[in-house]
This record gives sequence, C-alpha cells and structure tokens, in this order.
Amino acid sequence: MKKRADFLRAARGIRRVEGAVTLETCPTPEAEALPGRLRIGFTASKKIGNAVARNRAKRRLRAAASQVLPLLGRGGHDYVLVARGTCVARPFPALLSDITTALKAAHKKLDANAGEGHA
RNA sequence: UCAGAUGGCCGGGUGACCGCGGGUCUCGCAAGAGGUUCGAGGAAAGUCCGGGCUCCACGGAAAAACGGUGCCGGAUAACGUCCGGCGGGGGCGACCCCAGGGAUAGCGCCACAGAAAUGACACCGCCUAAGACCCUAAAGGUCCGGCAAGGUUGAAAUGGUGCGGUAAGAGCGCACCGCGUUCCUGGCAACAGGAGCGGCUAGGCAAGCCCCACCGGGAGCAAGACCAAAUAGGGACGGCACGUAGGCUUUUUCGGCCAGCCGUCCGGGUCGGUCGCGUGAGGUGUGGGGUAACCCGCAUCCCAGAGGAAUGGUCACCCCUUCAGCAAUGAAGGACAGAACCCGGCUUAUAGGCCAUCUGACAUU
RNA sequence: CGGAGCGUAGCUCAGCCUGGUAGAGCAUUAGCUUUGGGAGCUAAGGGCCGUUGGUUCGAAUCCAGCCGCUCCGA
Repeated sequence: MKKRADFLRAARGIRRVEGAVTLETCPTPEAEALPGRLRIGFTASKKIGNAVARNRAKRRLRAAASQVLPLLGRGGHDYVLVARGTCVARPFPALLSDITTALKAAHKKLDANAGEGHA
C-alpha cells in the first residue's frame, strides 16, 4: 500500500497491539480488490528514532511479514504493521510471534463482527 | 610484577540465503526482467574557525566603523589548526597545563578588614641628638620636631634578607637576590648569560574600557547556469472593423494618441526538468629532504552520491563481555553514531581491544 | 544554510553591563485575627545561580567549550 487514504481506512478498522508491533486491518474496498490478493503497508513514526532507525524498523517488519503473511494472511484484506518503540531491538523470532498472535486475534474479532452482521 | 605518561591504529570476522540504491550491458514498443559492478564514518555529529567553488559590488587600493587574532620561528591554499623552540606554573619522574603584546597614552576599579589600597599614609608606636622652655647638681618633663624599624589588617602595603650606621631611623652605605636600564656575547628570533649604571622612582586588574600590530568587501549549492508547459499579461508584423461607441488632449470642431477582434512570430517569468555533482589541496606503495609539522619525485588506482528516504535482514561457526555452573556447557548482549557541494582543522560522543616508546617503585639475576 | 537571545527558590521574574551582601511577588509553614473558613497582619523556611574548565585574591556576573529551550532571516 502506498496511499495515505488506505492507511487511514485500515487505522479505523481492527487494531491489535502485540509486543513491538501494532496490527491494523480491514477488508480491501471493492474498487481496489482482486480475488485472492491481500495488501500490506508499513509505518514507522518519529517516535522510533532518526531516519536510519525508522527504515531499519520497516525493513525488519517487511522481512517478518514476508514469512508470516503468506501462511496466515487472508485475501481481500489490507494489513498495516506499525512499528513501536522496541521494534529495532526486538529479537526476530519474538517479532514473528508478535505478528502471528496479532493476526490470529484480529481474525477472530473479524469473524465475530461478520457473524453479528449476518445475524 | 605493580602504578603511570605519550603517540598511533582497529572499531567484530568468515560463509550461505533473501532484499534495497546508483552505474553499466543484454532482451523488450513500453512497463519491466535478467546479468555485472560499486555502495557510510572516525567522528559522516555540533556548525566553532579557515579555504575552494558560484553570484553580486568594486579604479589597484586605502580609511572609518565593527568583529577577530595576540611570545618567537616554521608548516600550510588558509586558519583561532599543527610542529619546533622560549618564558611561567605543576609533578619524584616520563610528561602535562598556560588568551603568554602594552599598566611612564589615558580613563576606571581594588568589597570587608585595616592607620593607609596609590598625586600613598601615620592608629598603636620609636627617638629626645640639635633648638626653646621648666626644674636644675644630675636624672627628668614640656614644646618645636625627627622617624617609619616593630605591631595590627588584607589577595596585595613604595622590594626582600643580613651587616654597618643612627638619638631613633631611613638604599643612608655595603653584600647577595629581585626590578629597571645601557652595553657586550650566543641565537634568524622570542630569549638566555655576563658586565656596568640607577638606588627603587615603576602595587594589581587589559578573559574592564582602551592603545599597538596583523587579518577580514557581501552572500551562500535553496549559490548559480541551462531547457521550458497550461493560463494570464507584454512586444513586433499582417489582416479585420472603417468613421459609429469609450478614454486623454480644460470645453466645442478639426487633428493626434490610446483602446477592440483574428492570425503568425518573439522575449521574460511560474509549475516542472537538466546541469552544478565528484579526477580531488585524492588514495595506496616506494625513494628522497626536514628534529618535526610537512614537502618533492616516480609508479599505480578510480573509490558512494540520491526526491528527505538506498547502503540492510535472517541463519550458522568463530571472537569478546556479563551472569549461572566444580566443569562440560547454557543464557543474555556487542560502543558512539548514519553522507547530501567539497576539502583542511577544532570541539563533543564512543563498549572493547591492539601496537610502539618512555617513567617511577619493588623483586630477582 | 545564516544570525540573535535565554537557563537564578515549587512558579513568574530582578540582580550580570560596572565582579565582593543572591532579592521581589505568588505559593509553603507557623502565629495573630474570626464561632469557623476566606481575606488581612506578622514572622520563618526554601537556591552548590544549566554544566565543565579558565581569568581573578574573589565569578550568578568576565571568557571559552558543551547541554537544553525560544525567536528571526533565506
């Protein structure tokens, strides 16, 4: 994801804080959606540090997401990973587990919401 | 062995996989794909100095104002930097620290204390020799005076110590030290040493104002150069409208100028783009000069560069640190920090480690 | 990129230029006043002057280096 509007829409969706990351997700809008495709974005604010630290945080998140999301991600959804303060110092396996648990929790909540909607 | 001093260097290593930015080659109409190569630092930081580069101003320049520098010599493109000396201070020593010109150009300040804080002074004191007086046998007392040794204060008191000298004293005289000055010797010089003279007249503060010498024109890569949309506006040429409507020429007539529409061309500027932009006060090796900073010759290499964004991630083994453990081993961690026009310095941050030279103490031979 | 200014008591500021004693208001504490509180009056406590060096006999003050903050110009 590149556009600011996409990030804002995801921020209004489901939020889940876990360890060194914040996960935000929502369904991809109809106009942008392709069957089976999920979209992902990364955010690192100035709280993380200078440009080097921010970029490193985003790179680590990108590396971790490329391992986790092909297994657990759902098509037709947008995901935003926000780096938190300890993201650069966090061990890589811990980062992976953070994203995994955040994803599972978010999906559970998503299913519950969908159930209510249908009922 | 312990404790130090100085100078220099490194700032994790190797391999595998997956990525990112620039250049280049191939394929492709293009989007892009693939190959190949390069891709952070000693401080890239703070922006405290100096320079290159670019534009502006200017007759070479000089002066005023303002700011800066401040022992001497050298290095350098230049510097407030560096090197070597000198002087002062600290340390047993290796060595370290110093904004270190001028206080007889002038102004100003020196709290409290103290008699007195600078055209020095006389509180406690010291002395009665000479002069006058009282009493007189003498001693003594008073006046007129002389003195600054001793005491007290303070950061600092017109130099210090000793001897002579004296009524008591005083550079009053002498010796040594300090200070000033003249000459001689050594040194490029700062300065050092020696001799003579002055007798002390010259307290401290210039990181108070100031004086003297030297330096500085101003701005900064968002500098600056080039290419160049749409729209609005400007100019030139041609055509249309053609004597009606508008403005100016004080008013009216005449006349003149401006103003309308269309087309072509031109130039300026905005959005945007390109260059500036890395062959350089360059790196490495080597030979030479110099005590050194540094300089010269030869060979060789091309070595980041963007839009603010790239220069990384993961794993394995090794290295180091901490913790646990008898050990095997296990766990946790790996400094300060990230180019943006460039270079020379300064300053500040920095886990840990390596090398060289030197000093002191102790022990052994 | 270039320049200017400010850090002093819990808070807001003087004092710095021209160096020797850090002070004011609010706040705090105690007492008086009031039936009690507020207001008022009186008194007290509270500061290594941002930090590290230097100059000086002596530094909040002068000088330099850092740290933090604010403002201005391009």
